[in-house]
Amino acid sequence: MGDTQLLDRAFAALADPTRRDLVARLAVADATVGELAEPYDVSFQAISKHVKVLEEAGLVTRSRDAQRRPVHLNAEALDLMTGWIERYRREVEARYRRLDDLLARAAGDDEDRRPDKEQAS
Amino acid sequence: MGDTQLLDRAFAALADPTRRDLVARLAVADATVGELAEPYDVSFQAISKHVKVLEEAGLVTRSRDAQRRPVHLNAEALDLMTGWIERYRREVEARYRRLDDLLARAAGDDEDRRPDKEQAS
DNA sequence: ATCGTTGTCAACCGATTGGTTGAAGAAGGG
DNA sequence: CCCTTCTTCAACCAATCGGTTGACAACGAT
Repeated sequence: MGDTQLLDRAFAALADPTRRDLVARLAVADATVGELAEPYDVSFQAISKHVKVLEEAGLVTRSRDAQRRPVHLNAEALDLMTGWIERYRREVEARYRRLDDLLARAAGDDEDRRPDKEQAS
Repeated sequence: MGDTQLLDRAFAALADPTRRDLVARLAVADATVGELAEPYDVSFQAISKHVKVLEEAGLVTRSRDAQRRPVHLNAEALDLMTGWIERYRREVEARYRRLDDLLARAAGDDEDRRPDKEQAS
C-alpha cells in the first residue's frame, strides 16, 4: 500500500480517542480483543471494529495463538507518522529561525549605526 | 480546549491528503486561502473548509492583513502530535528491547549447558 | 457610492463512520 | 461429535465528512 494511503488511515485511526487509548494500552502489552474490550462500556464488536481499523492502518498486527488473536502494536507505523510530521515541523521551525536571524540582523544594522550596546539579551 | 479534543481534531485533520498537502506547503511559506486553493481542481470553498478544519485543530492560525487573511502553520500543534505518538513508540520499543534481552539471556543459558557452538547464524 | 477581490456561510448530496444487534466461523476441550 | 470460547461478518441507523452551488460579508480601489 502507498504511504499516502497508509498515512490517511493511520491519522484517521488515531483521530478516535478510543483507538488512541487502545494504542496506549497496547504499548504496555499485547492483548486479545476480548481483553481490550473489557474496560469500555460499548459492545465487544465495536472494539473488534476499532482493532480492525488500527490493523488496516498498519498500526497493529495480529498473530494466531489457538482461538486467541493477540493484538500487537507496530512501532514502524508510528515512525511513519512522526516522520511525516517532523519533516514539516523542522521546515517551519527553520523558517522561524531565518526570520529571527533577519530581525536580529536588522537590529544589528541598528547597532552598526549606534555601535555601542551588543546582545540586548 | 482539552488536549484530547485537540488531538482528535489534529489527527482527523491530517487524515485527509489534501489537508496534509496544505500543511506541507504552509511549512514552506504562509499563504492566503486563494493561493492555497489555486493548484487543486476543487472549488475554492472546499479549500476554505479544509483550512477551517486545520484552524480548529490548532494546526494553523490566521492574521488579518487588509483583505488578505494569511494562513500560518503552527509548529506547537505538530509538537503535540509527535509528543503523543513518541511516548507510545518509545514504550513499545523499550518492551521489544526487554524481550530481546530476555531471549539473549535464554540463549546464554543454552550456552551454559552446551558451551560449544555460538551464534548459529 | 459602487465595484472587484477575498473569503465565509448555508443548504444540500452521497459516502463514510461509529455504534447497535444477530448470526456465523474457527479452534480447542469434553 | 457437540459445546464453549473468542472473534468476525452482515445489516442497519444516526451522525459526520468532503464536496457542490449560491448568497453574502468585509475590505480596498476607483
